[in-house]
Amino acid sequence: MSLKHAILGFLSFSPFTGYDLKKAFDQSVAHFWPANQSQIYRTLAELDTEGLVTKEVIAREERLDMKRYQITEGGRQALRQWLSTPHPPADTREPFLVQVYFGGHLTDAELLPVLQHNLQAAEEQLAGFTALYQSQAGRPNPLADQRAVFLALLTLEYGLTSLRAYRDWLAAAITRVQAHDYRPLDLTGPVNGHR
Amino acid sequence: MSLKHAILGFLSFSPFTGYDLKKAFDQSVAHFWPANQSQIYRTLAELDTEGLVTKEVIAREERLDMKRYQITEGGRQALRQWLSTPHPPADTREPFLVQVYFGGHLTDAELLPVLQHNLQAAEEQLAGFTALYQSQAGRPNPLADQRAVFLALLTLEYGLTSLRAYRDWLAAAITRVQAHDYRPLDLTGPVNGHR
DNA sequence: CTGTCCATGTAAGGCGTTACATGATTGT
DNA sequence: ACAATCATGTAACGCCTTACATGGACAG
Repeated sequence: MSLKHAILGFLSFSPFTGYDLKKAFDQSVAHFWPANQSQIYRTLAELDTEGLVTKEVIAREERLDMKRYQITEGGRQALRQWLSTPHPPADTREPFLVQVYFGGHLTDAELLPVLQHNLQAAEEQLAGFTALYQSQAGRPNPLADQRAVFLALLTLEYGLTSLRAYRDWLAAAITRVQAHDYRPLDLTGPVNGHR
Repeated sequence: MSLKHAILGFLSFSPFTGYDLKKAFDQSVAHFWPANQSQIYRTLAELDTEGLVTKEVIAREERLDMKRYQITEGGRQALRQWLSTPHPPADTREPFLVQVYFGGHLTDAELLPVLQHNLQAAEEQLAGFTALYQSQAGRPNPLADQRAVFLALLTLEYGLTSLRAYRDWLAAAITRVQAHDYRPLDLTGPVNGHR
């Protein structure tokens, strides 16, 4: 279960409240592991009963107690263990591709808006990722562990390259649909960068 | 709910039993919308109560009845309606990227095997996709609807291009980790195909 | 005669989502 | 004065997964 280990990952940097963890997720790993609030609170409680984290209860009169979680030595071990073991990929579900697959039922006038809608969404997301990447890459911090920073940034790089591939594929698809060019690609050509 | 519409999509081609639908999924849309057996049977029952499909019961003495499902006119309408409306992307969850993000906790000797494991898996999947694409593209059927065939094949093309991007990113990442080269990419360079 | 294929389902559990609820503090 | 932020949680539901169960037909 990756959510547990992602939480342990954040707690390995510093103690967090559930609320702050939610923000940390949204600002860093949400594009490959979104987590919602109620899920985080439940999972923290589980990690606590498993002894992988401890909680420090901060009483606040008239309001719910605030709880700051810390990782335990067992938690660190579980994290390292999980990090160094290969895990099967979670399978992806893309409603948009289902639409394309059965797109034969639609006319061009019905299909193209759907394709264009997705293209625009991809362009926007790509612009956001690019800006984010550049702002992150533009402030090298000599105090930080360069390698750890690099690895974290690598996941954003993945988002960028896969989004670009998606956008390019989709833009080409739109052109082909518009031109009624239904020929398959020639994979033996120069597109195939392998070997 | 895409599963319902994917099932309707298959039933729009011909009647199916639950069993045959499972095979159809595995052979075509599984890489972007996997479906398992019990899910399919349950969803067929729901579609039936909603009046989007009808079932023809084929009694087989001593065994459970066989049921062959057909799409209704209402089902066709629901399908077309769903196909022509944009849908928000289902969010992705990639345990591997969580591992990379928190990879700072691992040594090169621990991290590299994980990266290489995933690279090899990607290479294998890519080889499978490439072979599949070529076999599909290599048998043009003049009887079929060229456009519909093209659109279905387009989803496989997406799988290919995104897998290639993934593989290339991962291969480069491995090289950089091995070289201790932790510099970020320069996105203003020639890699950025946009504009 | 053992295993795989055909073909149906049920049961239980896990993970994730949405909506609701509380109540002080800070910003416009 | 009103909204957003801080900070916690609960309840209910939905979708998907895993495991189990049945039983004939057919292939090696």
